[in-house]
Amino acid sequence: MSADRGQRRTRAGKDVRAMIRGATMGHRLSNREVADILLQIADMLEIRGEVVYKALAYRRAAQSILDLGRDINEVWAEGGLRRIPGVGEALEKKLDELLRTGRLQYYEELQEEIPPGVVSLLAIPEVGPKTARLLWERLGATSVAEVEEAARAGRLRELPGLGARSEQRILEGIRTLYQRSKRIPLGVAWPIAMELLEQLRNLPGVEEASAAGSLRRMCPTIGDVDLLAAAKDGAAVTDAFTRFPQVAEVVVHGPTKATVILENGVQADLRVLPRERWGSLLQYFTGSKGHNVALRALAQSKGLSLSEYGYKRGNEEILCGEESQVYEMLGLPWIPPELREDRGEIQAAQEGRLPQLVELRHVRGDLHVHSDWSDGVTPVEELALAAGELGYEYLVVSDHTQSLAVASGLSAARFAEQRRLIDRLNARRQGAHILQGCELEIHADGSLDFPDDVLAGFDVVVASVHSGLRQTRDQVTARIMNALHNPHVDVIGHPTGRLLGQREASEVDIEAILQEAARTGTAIEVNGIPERLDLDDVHVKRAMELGVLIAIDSDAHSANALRAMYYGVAMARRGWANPRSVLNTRSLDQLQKWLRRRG
DNA sequence: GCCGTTTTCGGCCCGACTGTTTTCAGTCG
Repeated sequence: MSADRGQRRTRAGKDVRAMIRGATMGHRLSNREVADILLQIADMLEIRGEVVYKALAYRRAAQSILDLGRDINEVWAEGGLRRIPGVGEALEKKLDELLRTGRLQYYEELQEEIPPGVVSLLAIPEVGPKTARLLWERLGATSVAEVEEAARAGRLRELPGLGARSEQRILEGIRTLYQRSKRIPLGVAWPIAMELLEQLRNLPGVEEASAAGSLRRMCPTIGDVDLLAAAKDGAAVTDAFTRFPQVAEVVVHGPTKATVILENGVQADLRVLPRERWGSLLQYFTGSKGHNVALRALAQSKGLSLSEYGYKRGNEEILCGEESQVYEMLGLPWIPPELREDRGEIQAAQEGRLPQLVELRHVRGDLHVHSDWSDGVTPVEELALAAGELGYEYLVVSDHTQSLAVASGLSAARFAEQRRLIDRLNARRQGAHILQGCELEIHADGSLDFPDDVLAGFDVVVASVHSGLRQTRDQVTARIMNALHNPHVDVIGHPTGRLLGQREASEVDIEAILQEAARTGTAIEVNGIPERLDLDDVHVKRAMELGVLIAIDSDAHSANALRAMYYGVAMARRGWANPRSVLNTRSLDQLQKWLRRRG
């Protein structure tokens, strides 16, 4: 569902030619840039009318590159391109050319044939490759603006296969394209979905209701909210759904499916089937697309056909009331939704080596929380009580250090004062045990905000970059390396500094940082703030491969925000993290032993 | 263009909804 869109089309608004020009000037292409070129090629092949499987192959390879967790330039240098899933002989040659020279002749030739402006038409909802080609060939349109103009002039309805309704839908599509709010963070979508689910469960005849799609897989961002329900009378449920008070507009409305736009601009999809098909419905619409394709190929090899309705062997139907039965039929254990990204989980399931995933209940404490001493809003005492209510054994109050003035960073003297308060509070034994930490500024020149003798006084030090995020890759990497080499630094906070939808990740050599963290034993943070989720899932997976310890933190600035731990855990799970790889699943005792060993 | 516990060639996942159609193509998920 929603997740499929993202990988289906080239990202809108990216001038890939500009990226290529940059490449010829010595710019090193990122995984994202390489993937965008492959996606662009896939679009052009489809518009050209090539067999769809060719475009599919390019998209699959693009997704693999995004999921790599490593810099593709390094993989290329090692001669490992062919080991990337979906990269065969032909794509290896093309990728080699692209990474070596910064250019790709095949791509440039395609662009001669199909102007990039035609590809940009695919961004319009309702316009696919066939329509894009039609608009281009018959109207000469090579931009969304030209299509809009033609539609307003009533010239689209004259085209074969299109009518007045299609013209109207395309105009509406252009409008939503212009105002389309970008993908929404998981932390925003989740509460919206929970509210809708509550309403669905209260409808008469609804036996089950669940989130699905990228939301159930806990993707960092969500395109639209996918919901499922089990009920005998599907039409009654979709009818009621389209009349929910939050609904601003009904886009699609049938007896088993409805799509609506909510008043907050978020799109929500609902699918309904009878209870006896719940398992297959849930499995199918949780996706991801890649996971399902692989699963169905497996089904086919066993003479079975799988859809949201269940299995078919010839004319015989096999229903799955529970999701685990869908996997059981294929001889697989149930696979947690967070793993269903076609990143090797099916093979792992076949070989009985699915990871035991970390769960929220494993978390014994939070290592990164701000109080009202710096830029938080909650007193230390209340934070400890709130942490206690969440079932935590300990809480690290880690306020900002002196040089981050915008966040009221504390001097060494102020921290000493705070230490006395913490000692007093701990003596009262109310709520979680409080440890004193700090979120230590890594300066733009790589130096740290406190000397070693001050750092030695903290129980836990989380070192983070907040300034100079736009420095070169080498500079940012060197700063974090320097922090890693300080024995007092226990955790590296939000390593890339990304803010979803607002700020790209810093240019930083994560591979080098992870390898060094594995060596020094420093933990790398998985920050749970919905806009951060940093490290991301792909790099958590790489961290697991390298044996790096992670710390899942809320980075809360209020008692309520401690709950962001939930999203951090989700990201860790998407990265295949097991409880033993997570520092804060340890008991207070074990944590303190670990801290003492580090000195 | 990829890929192999039915294959090195011939497959490649399956269905809902909509609109323009007289039986289906296109889009989306």
